[in-house]
Amino acid sequence: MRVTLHLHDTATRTDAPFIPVREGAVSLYVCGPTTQGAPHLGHLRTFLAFDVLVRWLERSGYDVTHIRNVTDIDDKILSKSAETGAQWWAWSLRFEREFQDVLDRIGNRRPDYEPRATGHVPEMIELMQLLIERGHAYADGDGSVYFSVTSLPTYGSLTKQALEDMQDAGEEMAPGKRDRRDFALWKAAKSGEPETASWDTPFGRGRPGWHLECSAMSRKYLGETFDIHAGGLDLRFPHHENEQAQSHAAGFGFAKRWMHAGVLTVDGLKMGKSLDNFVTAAGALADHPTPAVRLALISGHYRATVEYNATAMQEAEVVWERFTATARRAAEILGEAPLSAAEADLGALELPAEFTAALDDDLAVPEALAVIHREQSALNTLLAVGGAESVEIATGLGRLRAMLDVLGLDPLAPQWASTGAASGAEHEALDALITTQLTAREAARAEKDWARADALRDALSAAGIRVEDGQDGARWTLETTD
RNA sequence: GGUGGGUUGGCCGAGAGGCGAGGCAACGGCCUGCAAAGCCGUGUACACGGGUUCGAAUCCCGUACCCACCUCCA
Repeated sequence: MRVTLHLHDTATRTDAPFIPVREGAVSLYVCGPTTQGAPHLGHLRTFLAFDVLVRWLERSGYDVTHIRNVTDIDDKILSKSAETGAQWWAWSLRFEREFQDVLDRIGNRRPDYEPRATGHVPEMIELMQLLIERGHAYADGDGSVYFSVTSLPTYGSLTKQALEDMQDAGEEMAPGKRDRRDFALWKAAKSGEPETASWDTPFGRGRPGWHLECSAMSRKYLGETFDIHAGGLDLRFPHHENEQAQSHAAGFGFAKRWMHAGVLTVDGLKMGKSLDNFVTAAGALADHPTPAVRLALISGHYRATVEYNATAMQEAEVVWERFTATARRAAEILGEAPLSAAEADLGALELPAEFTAALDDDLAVPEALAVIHREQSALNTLLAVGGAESVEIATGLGRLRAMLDVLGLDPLAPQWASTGAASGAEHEALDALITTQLTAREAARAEKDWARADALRDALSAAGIRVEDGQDGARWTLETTD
């Protein structure tokens, strides 16, 4: 456990104290999605991991500039849209919207800006010119521009791979390439591709290569040297290696630190379309309560592999229900309508030292959760004892919520209010009906007519309403089924 | 072939030379008319074989197995 924030750097494979370029501020670039298809659990895993990072940085007092790009043009976008007869740009925007929707639903903070590749062609041309001038890139005269990997002695340093060890792709080498391992900065327009999918450049007509956009956009929005570059572990090579090569070759300081989120597996294997284990984000959210999905995907350490399966989800659902049950019971006893996160000003509440220490230690969420569970038990004990000072309860509830809020899981947040409970007028109507039943049951119990009392409880239970007898009478909750 | 990560109790999952993280499940107890919820308790785990050490899950050597990347991937 450390006193100050330490974050693992995947470039050096060490944990080091986090010292930003500009004091009090953090510049963060997260590799965003290629909008070629529906968002899946792997995307969620990665963006959730860095959402926790953003929340913790902000909670620690940093002014975070969070940029996440959208790769809105690439080979697959063109081929898939062509197959269905859609315009590539409409195809792309459709999935960009799906990503936004699903990330909003799961409680991710929105980045400060989400630049699109197609909106930054001038910046990419400028960068290519710079690389050609400096002898690190060449145009093939046919519309394509390549980066010369042998021109940069440090190429391969991010992933510690030697050029000569790199496996031969085996595919036919593009005619304009000088070295098989050179990668495209810019891809020449091909016949048959839509007019709208290419742009004029001094090197010919074409479209952005995948790697170039991130170098151009991170420079534009975060500057030539910035604090953290993040993304999924599977992007380390070739994408991040190539980005770094481009930016370093151009003379930029580029990312001071690299953070990579572990992959998501299903049945022990990385989820992917080729295997039969592909789960879309929408599918997972349809099958499980949204906060439980969020909890399941962040409960392991962000650098570890996270396994998605029925057992893991069931456990996450149980844990989430316990969080909400405790928070709601405490709020009920306090006799106030649960305050929203903003009203309660959770960000101003002090966090337990062990919790802070855990997150400061390279975002040790599993340890942070252990602290949360301890806090929850303590609060449950207070609630069970009865007659506890409401100040104590309020303090405990505040601490619990403040910690969970850092993980985006405050059980009383309006965002999660619809989970497992009706609200507003609906809730009042339901409460009136159920209260009638509970009153009848109370009468039966007073007469020790257990058969009738149990029959009433069973009837409610069959309707998905769980009845719990407490010292202050019975309370009811809806079974979480969404 | 190259580069990394991993193997912890029934399951999940932290830790990283001595002190049993935590969760889920199970079992026992308290509470309860019975339940539910909650609380308390129970489990002595670290792939295997050697070694170092007063002491090893943790360090060293070796072995086995799993996973990821080296082609598009979050």
